[in-house]
Amino acid sequence: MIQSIRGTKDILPTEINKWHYIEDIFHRVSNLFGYNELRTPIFEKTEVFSRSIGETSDIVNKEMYTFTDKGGESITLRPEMTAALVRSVIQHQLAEQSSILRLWYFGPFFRYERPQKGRLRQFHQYGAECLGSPYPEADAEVIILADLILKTCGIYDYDLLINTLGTNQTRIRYRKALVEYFQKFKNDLSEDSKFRLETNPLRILDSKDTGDLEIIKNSPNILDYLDEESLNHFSKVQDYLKYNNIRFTITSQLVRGLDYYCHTVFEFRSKKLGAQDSFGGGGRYDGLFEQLGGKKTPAVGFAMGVERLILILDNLFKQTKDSCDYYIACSNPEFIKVGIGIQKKLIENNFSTRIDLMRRSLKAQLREANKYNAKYVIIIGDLEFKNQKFILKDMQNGTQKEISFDDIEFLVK
RNA sequence: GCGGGAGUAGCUCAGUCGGUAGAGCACCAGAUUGUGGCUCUGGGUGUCGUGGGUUCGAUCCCCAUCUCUCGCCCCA
Repeated sequence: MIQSIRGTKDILPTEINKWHYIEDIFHRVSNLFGYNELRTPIFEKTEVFSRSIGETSDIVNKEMYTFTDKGGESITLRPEMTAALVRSVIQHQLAEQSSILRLWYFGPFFRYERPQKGRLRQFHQYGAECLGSPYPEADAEVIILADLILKTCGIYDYDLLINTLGTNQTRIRYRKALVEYFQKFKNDLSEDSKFRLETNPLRILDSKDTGDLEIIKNSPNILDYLDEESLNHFSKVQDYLKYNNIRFTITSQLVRGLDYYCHTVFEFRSKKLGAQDSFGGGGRYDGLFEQLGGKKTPAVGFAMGVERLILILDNLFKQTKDSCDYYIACSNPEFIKVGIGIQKKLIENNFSTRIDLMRRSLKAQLREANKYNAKYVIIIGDLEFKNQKFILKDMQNGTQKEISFDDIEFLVK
């Protein structure tokens, strides 16, 4: 048997209603906030991601689906959206048309990882990006949007963690202090963290290694290194969130894996997910446009993992029952022609219908009508057919009456 | 990429100390000489994940592999 690729999933008819449900919310709520949808190709030149996400990140190092196409170009299936979105905005000069550009997106992404619950090789993200504003209002707006999306979906049981990475100067000073501190414990750090010490010391804070955690406990706190600008920005964001009754926890170890973040970073977590407890996150990335060859454009945004979202709200979905307005049953295959005609007429008038395609007994057809929760069954039987009539049976109360073929119009009124 | 668990019917699972399998639900047919739901009766629909090995014989034991799953890692 040929199987789907490891870490990829078919979305079957039985679960598609969940996707429709939440895609509709993405669409609606984003639009209410004035965000417009942007769709980009699922592959890009590799440099779009290697130049933005960070050479030291695992995503770029070992998780990208990268290949050389027949023209000799290095191509990568997008592992995230922000870089691709920024590329598109620069290319089409979208940011030139107005001071603020609000965009949202939804689509598949690809990372070569070891699959697990809530972690796939092809997965879907929804996200929104607010481009053009350096002010904390924009940070707050995207968080409020993300929060409202979740609540509209019916998700209330989650934690919002926020932190700030501050300005460039802040990060440089903090980084220096971190390196000094961790150097003292270098021999006790995990292998991964020793490596991070050389490449990206901030990310040591993300470690879950119990030994590392002990050391991290007493490490310098970024909140003590914030300059005035960083401090103001962060406290304003908090103000706005509090004013909107959005609960959050300041987590100074929250760093996030991508290199382009500055100032506000945040993450949504749920206890229902196990090891992959984060189902959304984002932050400010004022430097990314320049990194990708564009004009300096302050920006902030977030992304959510849709499969993880569905895992969280899975128990909110009841099994949706099949239903239809009319089921058309024929006692004899000869009458199917007439049945199909009636069906077409009904469908043209927006009635949902089903008709037997297995030439089964009348009893079996009625059984099926019941399975589909048909409101009415149109029965074309031998007796009636002779008189150019059919039976209209009400499945709720079991009553039925004869209707002449000429009076089909009666049904659609 | 590393470590642990699992894979038997459409679904959830039982089972064979090695002799090619069963339950419930679902599905199909009949009881009902044209008409559903409830009830009753009958029907197993399966390459026991895949490939190899041991054996007279493997779904069971051994090896490999694939997929899922839990954790590491990473992140959404």
